[in-house]
Amino acid sequence: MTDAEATPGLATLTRPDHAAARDLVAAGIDSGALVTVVGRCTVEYEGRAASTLGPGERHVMLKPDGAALVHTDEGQQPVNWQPPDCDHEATLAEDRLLVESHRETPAEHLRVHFESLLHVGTYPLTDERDLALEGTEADLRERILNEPALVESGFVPLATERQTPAGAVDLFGEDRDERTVVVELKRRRAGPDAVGQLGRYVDAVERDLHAETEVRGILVAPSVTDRARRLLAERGLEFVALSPPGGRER
Amino acid sequence: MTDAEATPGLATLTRPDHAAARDLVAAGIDSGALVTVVGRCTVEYEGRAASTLGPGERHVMLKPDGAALVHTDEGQQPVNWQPPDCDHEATLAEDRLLVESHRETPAEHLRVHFESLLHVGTYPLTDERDLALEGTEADLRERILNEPALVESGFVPLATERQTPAGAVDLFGEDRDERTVVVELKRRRAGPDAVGQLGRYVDAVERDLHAETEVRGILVAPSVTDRARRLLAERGLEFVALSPPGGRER
DNA sequence: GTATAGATCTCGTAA
DNA sequence: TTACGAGGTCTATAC
Repeated sequence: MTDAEATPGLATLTRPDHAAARDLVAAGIDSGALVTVVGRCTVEYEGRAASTLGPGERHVMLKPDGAALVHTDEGQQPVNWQPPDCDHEATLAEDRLLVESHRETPAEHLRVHFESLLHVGTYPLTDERDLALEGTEADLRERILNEPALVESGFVPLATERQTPAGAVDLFGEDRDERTVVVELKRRRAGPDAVGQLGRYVDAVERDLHAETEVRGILVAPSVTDRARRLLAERGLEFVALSPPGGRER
Repeated sequence: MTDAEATPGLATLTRPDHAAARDLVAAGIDSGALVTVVGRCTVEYEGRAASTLGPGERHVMLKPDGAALVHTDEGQQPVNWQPPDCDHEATLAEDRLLVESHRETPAEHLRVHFESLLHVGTYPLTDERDLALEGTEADLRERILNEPALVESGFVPLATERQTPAGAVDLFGEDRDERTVVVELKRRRAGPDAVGQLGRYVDAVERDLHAETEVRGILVAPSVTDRARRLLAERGLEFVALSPPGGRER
């Protein structure tokens, strides 16, 4: 262990033997540290799907909340993983480090067999986790509530997340002629799925109110794809171009 | 550097000073290594959206393909990140390590300001990345192509990924009475979106063939939600329960 | 490059 | 627990 006194729980081993690695990984898991293992390994997964991964050098991260990540040198996404709330375990199998992570409901199991080890580390991390994010769909909704005319002159918002038999409507209101308006919000360019959502909500509200007057449906997004625009036209739905504040997306 | 001769490019520093950390991170980026920095930091992001993250201890990974990940002690997903093909940079700002990652199209910038450092590592990784995965939607499709009666007796598949004005149909064929059948596949329990997809494809095929006879639409999935089942009924669409091979999902 | 949909999606929230 | 939809989704594939 390096500098253990300066930061209790912080420990690293470079090119350790498998037994020493097993001991450190197990200690790190027990102590609630974030544990990393870098080395040549194979990976097996079985659960919602099943996979095998042949030998290669990878970076394995075990989080104290039970998440596990296997990263190769490429890609933003891990090549294999386990979600939070799994149980991690480090053992020796045929004198080699074996890292496993398991959960029930659904039953899922991840096994990482190490052939050789470049590095093992245990890092006791504390974090307040107070990410402040802007440019979301919620920000777009606030923008409209502050200035409803951005949708159209005379638009009056009456409710957000209004429940219908088809789900919650992002924004529900009336136009200047008191016609019911259902608004679906997207923080980025909208495709066919967004039109499908809006259509379901409009149908559900029409049925719910068994309205005499037509219910209008408006998709609010920075832009729409051609196919989405065609689908909107087919269903008599409308589009208003509007971006959330904060981002650079247009 | 530890054991540099045994594995060229492998280097680690525990509780380094910021200048030494900057040099090692920069060298790791230049050499095409996977670089990790663990320490107390703040994070700023601006691009498709914008975010700030106050001080906390995190694990930062810089991949040689240009991806960057900032992980806290919780969650499967990184709290901040950059996708592959970004340019990484390590500098000193007011004598503290500053790690940045940037790309154009869309313009996105990530800044990690370190207050203190627990560990820095550079790991030269090679990987063939030959993940063999089963239990996917493609496997479900193969299962049906091998035994079309799993959909229904007399079903004849004619094409996969058949193009329509509404997009590609997962599976296209005929029933025993030579009626056109459009099949939408889902590897797991299907919800309202899946019904919307199937409906769009059925509409598009009906229009495309301006068929005299009705076009049937069948959703094939392990199960459906109640709301999806209702939507299927409303649109005269059908459901067949079938799971992909390989997984444990039911 | 854009568009479309899959994913062991993950994640939060509401019923 | 399940369902539903957002996400800086990411990723692969077709256009």
